[in-house]
Amino acid sequence: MVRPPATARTIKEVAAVAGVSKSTVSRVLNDTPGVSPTARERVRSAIERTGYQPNRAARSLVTRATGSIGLVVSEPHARMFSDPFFASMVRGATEVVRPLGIHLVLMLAEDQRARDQLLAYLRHGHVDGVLFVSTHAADPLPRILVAERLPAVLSARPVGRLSISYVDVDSVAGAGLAVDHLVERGRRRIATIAGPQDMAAGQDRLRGWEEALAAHGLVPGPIAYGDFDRGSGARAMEELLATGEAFDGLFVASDLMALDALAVLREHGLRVPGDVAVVGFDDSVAATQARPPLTTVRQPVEEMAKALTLTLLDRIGDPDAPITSRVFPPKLIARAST
Amino acid sequence: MVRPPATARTIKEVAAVAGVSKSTVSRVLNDTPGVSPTARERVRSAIERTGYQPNRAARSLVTRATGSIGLVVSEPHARMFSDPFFASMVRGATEVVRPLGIHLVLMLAEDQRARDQLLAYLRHGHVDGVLFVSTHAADPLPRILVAERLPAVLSARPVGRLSISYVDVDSVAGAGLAVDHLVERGRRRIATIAGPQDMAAGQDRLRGWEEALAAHGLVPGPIAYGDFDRGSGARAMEELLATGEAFDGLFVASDLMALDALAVLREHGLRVPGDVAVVGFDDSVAATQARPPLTTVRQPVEEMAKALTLTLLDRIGDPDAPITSRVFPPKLIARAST
DNA sequence: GGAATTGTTGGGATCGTTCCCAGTCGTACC
DNA sequence: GGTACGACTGGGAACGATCCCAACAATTCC
Repeated sequence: MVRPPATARTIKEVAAVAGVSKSTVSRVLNDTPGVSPTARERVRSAIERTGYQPNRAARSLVTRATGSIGLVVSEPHARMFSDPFFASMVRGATEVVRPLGIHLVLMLAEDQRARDQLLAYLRHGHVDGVLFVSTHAADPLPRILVAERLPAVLSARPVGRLSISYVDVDSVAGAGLAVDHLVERGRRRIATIAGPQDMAAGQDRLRGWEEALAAHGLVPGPIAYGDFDRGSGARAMEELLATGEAFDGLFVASDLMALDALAVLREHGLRVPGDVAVVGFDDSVAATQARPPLTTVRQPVEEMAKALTLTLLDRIGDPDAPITSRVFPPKLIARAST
Repeated sequence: MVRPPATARTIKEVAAVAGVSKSTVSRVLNDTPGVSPTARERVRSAIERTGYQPNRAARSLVTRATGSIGLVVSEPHARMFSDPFFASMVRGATEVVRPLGIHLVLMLAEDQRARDQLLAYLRHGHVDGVLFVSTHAADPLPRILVAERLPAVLSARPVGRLSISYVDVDSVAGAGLAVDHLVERGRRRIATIAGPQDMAAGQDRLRGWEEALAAHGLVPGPIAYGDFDRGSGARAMEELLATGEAFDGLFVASDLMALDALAVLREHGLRVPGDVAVVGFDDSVAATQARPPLTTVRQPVEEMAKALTLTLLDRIGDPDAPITSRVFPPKLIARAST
């Protein structure tokens, strides 16, 4: 029996401690069948005692895999960071990846230059796959990654035909929750500020609103459109008020636009929720900080992130794994604006 | 002359194309002296033409460096993400690291379990160094990293005696800017909501307020204390009003507390900036979304992040590099609250 | 003119894994 | 009792870089 060194740095040292060959240790490490239970146990114990951890670089060199996955944030000005969506995304992904010893490498693609560099980088196999996080459904990067045959998954439904796995929240159902809630609160004339209609989320949230109203036997209130972002909600709100149509409930397709709407309503001397009850979408930080705090629709982002990461790992393990999409149910968070 | 392959995957292929040995190619890659200008040029051209990129794993294996640095976010609940501070930090670090081909690996240490796993991970040399981002000056992790002799740098002045390089913003000067601005706006009775006095930033911002008032020959207004976080500002604001002392200017040591203060002022029927002009600190997203938008003190975070990253790279290159600290000047961002 | 020096170059060992291949041992079968 | 087969094991060749060392050529010096 060899005296165990304080820490074993190589597979050879572990082998010596366990009294087997390095091949056997390697087999145990990789869960390869064909190792006797005795040997397996001896190796396990040796690894345990020496605190051995395999050398990533050496392993990488022969397996041609890096043990890293890229977290690509493709968003101008990294607006994304100020969204709890991103924080939860990272937390969910980390949770999955940490016990496997896989690295989560942060990659920004804020402008064209960065995007080109990033692409060259990805092409050179620096990561085994890519978690793509973006709110812009029209982003060209996912399509390129698919064409490059780099395993990639998306954090939202892609626009157009694209064979890539993704997770998303059920926006139609989310808008439905918002309408149901407003109706429960006694509102009957319900308006909406919709998102851009060239994005899946924009379309779905409008459709969900329409369908839910129909289900309740209610006539749709006035509609105005924004672009999901701060600023566009104010214009849309002014438009709604300018129609002259009365309404006592309002579903806004994003929290940021809802914040604008709240401000405009106040400027016009309308009380929230007294005169108009308002529901947003996203459950962003801004929602809690709004005055009054905003009732909104939350996505189970952390759970979605875990699912997304597992999907990517599957795909890395088997590049011909079938394309999957998982759509998660949203949840209504009631606050003081309704 | 060998026909150049579309892409060279190994140093040997590049060598063949350039008509030299792999040793010479390696020398060119690593900027080692002792290569004739002719050979150097031939190699450069071969690399260019073949689009060769060295294999990280192979290089890592022999140099014993990973080419990755960890971005450790040690913050419960990743509150950090919702701060533009973090976004700018990442952008600055990325900017430095990308052209060098170094990976930025994201690591969360939200709870004790994660912290333990992270530590084990770092100990095993998975990264060459650590960029430590946290708002909690009392975080125990930096001290541990220093003890482990892992190159690390901090994004804020550490509390207590700790031989670690850091960058920080000049909080004393920042508070001074806030006071100067209030005085310019004609305010003479200036109160403050200070941060926790067991944190460097809390102490400095209070001191800056005091010193600036003295410089203007003004008597300090009332003081109340919060913990920088949301919620604590409301209590502090109530305290200030309860003193009965009149004031027409208010410096709050963080934007989040300032938001609370604005709400409480409004509840008491006080107009901002009419009755009280308010200045925050941090220039967080919340500042722009406040009503009225908050005048605040901004840190040059991106520049700080670049400096911090360069410091870390220095330290990785030479573990005995001297400990440095750089303190950056803040900037006042005037909005509607003053 | 020979030795020493300098500048440049190439060959080969090495890093720590994985994985292929050959070998050993025990058991079952004819 | 010999052969075949299965389960298990160990040795050694990769993987693609770095870097040490020896070889070589051209120059300088005595």
